[in-house]
Amino acid sequence: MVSESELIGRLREFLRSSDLNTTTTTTVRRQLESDFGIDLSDRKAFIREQVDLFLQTEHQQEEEEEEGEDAFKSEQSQGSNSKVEEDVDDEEEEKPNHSRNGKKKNKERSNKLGDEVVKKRSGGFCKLCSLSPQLQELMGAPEMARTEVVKQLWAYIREKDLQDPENRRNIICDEPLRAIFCVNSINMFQMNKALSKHIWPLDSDDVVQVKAESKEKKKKQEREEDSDEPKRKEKRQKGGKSGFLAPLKLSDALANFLGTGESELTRAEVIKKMWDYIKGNNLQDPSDKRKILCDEKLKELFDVDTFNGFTVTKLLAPHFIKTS
DNA sequence: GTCCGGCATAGCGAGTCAGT
DNA sequence: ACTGACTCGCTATGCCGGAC
Repeated sequence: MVSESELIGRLREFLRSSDLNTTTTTTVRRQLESDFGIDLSDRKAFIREQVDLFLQTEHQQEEEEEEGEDAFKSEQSQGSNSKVEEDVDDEEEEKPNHSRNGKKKNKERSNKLGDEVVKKRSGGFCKLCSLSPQLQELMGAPEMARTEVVKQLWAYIREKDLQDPENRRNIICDEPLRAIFCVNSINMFQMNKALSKHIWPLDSDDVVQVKAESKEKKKKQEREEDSDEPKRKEKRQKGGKSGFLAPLKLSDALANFLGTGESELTRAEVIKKMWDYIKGNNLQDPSDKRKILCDEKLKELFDVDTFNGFTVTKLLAPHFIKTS
């Protein structure tokens, strides 16, 4: 049995030697599992907590170091605008604020686990992608992140003044844009959709091959689905469901809470109704949308004042009675 | 009445969460 | 493997409510 202190020690060692731009809690857990040869899937919360703690202490250390440096710099640059102030300004005015809220919103959101902050910068939208020849011509680069493409595209639109004066959400396409979107004008909201045809994954040297492979894979999947379909149909007809699709008897308290008169619902349906209720009553903490602030009805049902949105299934568990 | 800030809107893909 | 909701970045605009 591995002790917690051993786990913490190895975890910290691993984090210090890792690229935090790509490391996630799952990466950490897998590494520890491999190091100690044990299954840590039941220790996810613990690992997450320790990663948090590690990042917190690292951050504090950095701040202390910076404070030391700042004091040194301000001593050196007396009488003029110090570098320290410039740095702060730079951070606050990262760019002209065309969008009034987006940046702030994202800044607030990013104050979460360090692993989440960093991992998303390298994956998802920020993943480097290959561009179509038409898009390459406009962007002047063969590869770019989707977000960067959007940014540059808007810079181009503003530079050429291509927004429809009557409805500035519409973009009037010039020749290069027409070559990409194949229309004379396009709604800004449709632009991303149209763009996706010109942004390809970079996983392989040969994008065409990737596309062909994924097509083949999809076909295979469809074939498999087709062959399974009769079995699934039969299963559905028999009413055989499992997991989230299993119809569950609701506790009286939950049935009363939902107030629909139904005594049996699937887990997914209950969760959906629960979120509808939370949103309908504005019960999400504005500063952390995952945190739910219970009103009287919710307090009565769950017997807590607040809970994390992710734990809703856990809180609901005692209110489900399995039917045979 | 005007100004300002906050939020929603659309779309994309990958990943996370807890529990079954 | 699956559930539903959510986050991440990026953009401009419309609407709403609060402050002055």
